[in-house]
Amino acid sequence: MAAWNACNIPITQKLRASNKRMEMKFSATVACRDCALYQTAKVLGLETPDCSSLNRVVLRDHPVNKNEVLYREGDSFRYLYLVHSGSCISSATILGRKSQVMGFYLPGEIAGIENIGQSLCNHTTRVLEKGSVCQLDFLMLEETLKQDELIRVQSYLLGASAIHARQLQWERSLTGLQSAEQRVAAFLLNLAGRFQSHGFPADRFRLPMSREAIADYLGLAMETVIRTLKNLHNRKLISSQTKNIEILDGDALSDLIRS
Amino acid sequence: MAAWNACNIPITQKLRASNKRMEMKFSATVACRDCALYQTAKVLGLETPDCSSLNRVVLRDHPVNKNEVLYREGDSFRYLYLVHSGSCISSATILGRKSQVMGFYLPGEIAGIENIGQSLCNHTTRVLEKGSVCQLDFLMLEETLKQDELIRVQSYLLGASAIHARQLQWERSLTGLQSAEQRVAAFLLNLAGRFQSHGFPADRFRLPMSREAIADYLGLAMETVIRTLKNLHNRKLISSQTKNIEILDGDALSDLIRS
DNA sequence: ATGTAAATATGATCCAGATCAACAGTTGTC
DNA sequence: GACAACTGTTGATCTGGATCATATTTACAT
Repeated sequence: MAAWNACNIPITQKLRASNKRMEMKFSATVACRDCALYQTAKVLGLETPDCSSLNRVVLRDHPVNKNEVLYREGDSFRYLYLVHSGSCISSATILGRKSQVMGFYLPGEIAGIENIGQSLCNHTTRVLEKGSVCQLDFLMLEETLKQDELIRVQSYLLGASAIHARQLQWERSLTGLQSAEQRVAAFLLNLAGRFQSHGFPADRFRLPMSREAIADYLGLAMETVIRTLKNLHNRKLISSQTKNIEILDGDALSDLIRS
Repeated sequence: MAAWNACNIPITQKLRASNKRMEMKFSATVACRDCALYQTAKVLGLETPDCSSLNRVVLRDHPVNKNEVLYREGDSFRYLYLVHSGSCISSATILGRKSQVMGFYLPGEIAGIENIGQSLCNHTTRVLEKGSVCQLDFLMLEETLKQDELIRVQSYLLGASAIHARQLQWERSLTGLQSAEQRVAAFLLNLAGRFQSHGFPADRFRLPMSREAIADYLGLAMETVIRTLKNLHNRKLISSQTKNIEILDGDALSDLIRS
């Protein structure tokens, strides 16, 4: 199963703190063993010695560039994308308005999962930071499968879409948070948890998305996001250097949300 | 299939308009042929001549009283409830905060569907207006089914949870609506659409939930909801008499959301 | 009917956050 | 390496909606 080996490409990045330069490495590549698509493949029973089933339905480690569109609203649904490195943003035009950011896919997460059970894509998903994805041909998968495998696959997908529903429900609960500070804090903690669940440090990560995208996602103005981050930084709850975030006092952040 | 017959219990209700009394009837009972659980039963292949499979897993037309709890957060997931008449409210304690209203179930909709794919209930659902529900034993259903029926059932549930996910996604997009007016307008139009899709008039319905619940649901203060409804009423976009809503200019409401 | 509790409504005040504007810093390109 | 274009940052102003206080209406039980 060589194609599933880890391919850790650390993202090196220079940032200026006060006057002196310092180098920080925020690894943002998921080891294949930890990735959700690997779990998917395992559950689907595709982890056979010869990988023949898998070869037919998976396009592995496909490089993607910034702003590349994985799928567009209205496309017929066919592929799932395991984000191997880099990250994606998904948006939709809901309620007849301008496109709104609906969510982000971090390394280790499956883009396209929100389309399961539907014939058309209802989101547009594009690459935020260049990286690589594994593409799984969902339609061909279903055709390839033997009858007795189908039950297992569908059971699994029920679970997978439940995971997505849980995140959706979390996002839905943002509506109930009235203050900008609470929303930003919840956002950071959610990201931290997702990074952690894919094997990355929870307290130190790079924001893949722009301030504008965060603002749209949280239903705030970009300036408010910036000021809130700065405020949390000044109060030493986080350290925020443009896209680099360090969570200094996670408990305090949690308390913010609760109050 | 006698138990699936319609049982229309019109909710008669007095309301005072200006100085004179007038009687209005807002029927809020779904005809069984139109109800989602009937569709469910049909798709699940339970519509056999003798109904034996169905009898084993469905408790029909069970009366429920106001404030009765159908299921509670943390309960193990077992039943789906088709709301036959009356309505339900579901809430959850997310992000460690006080309970927040997550949604409503109108006649014809399936309470508990958000638990599909999970072992525990993550919402608490209680009856808003007394009525009756059909209770489907989800666990027993799975045990009862023959192997070859299981595929069809799971395919169906994939679709059913996708419907729920679509509503969740709609709710999630409320976060992007900045003004109270837009949120209230979106809420009313969403309700109207759901009533219509279950065979009720879209432009005239009774709000099953309190102003407080609406406010919580939309992330607004109760006073704001009241004032916004009154404002829309004054501008003749709706007619709002406590719980009785009439949509006078749906297009204008849609425009509000878009702007 | 009638009393009581709950739900709904309205008024007054105040502040968080939107908006507008100007500027700095960063990234990518030729 | 210099320019252009995007992204992020800061300041000043103003308003929508939260909050608190209080009144009125409706729902329900007796």
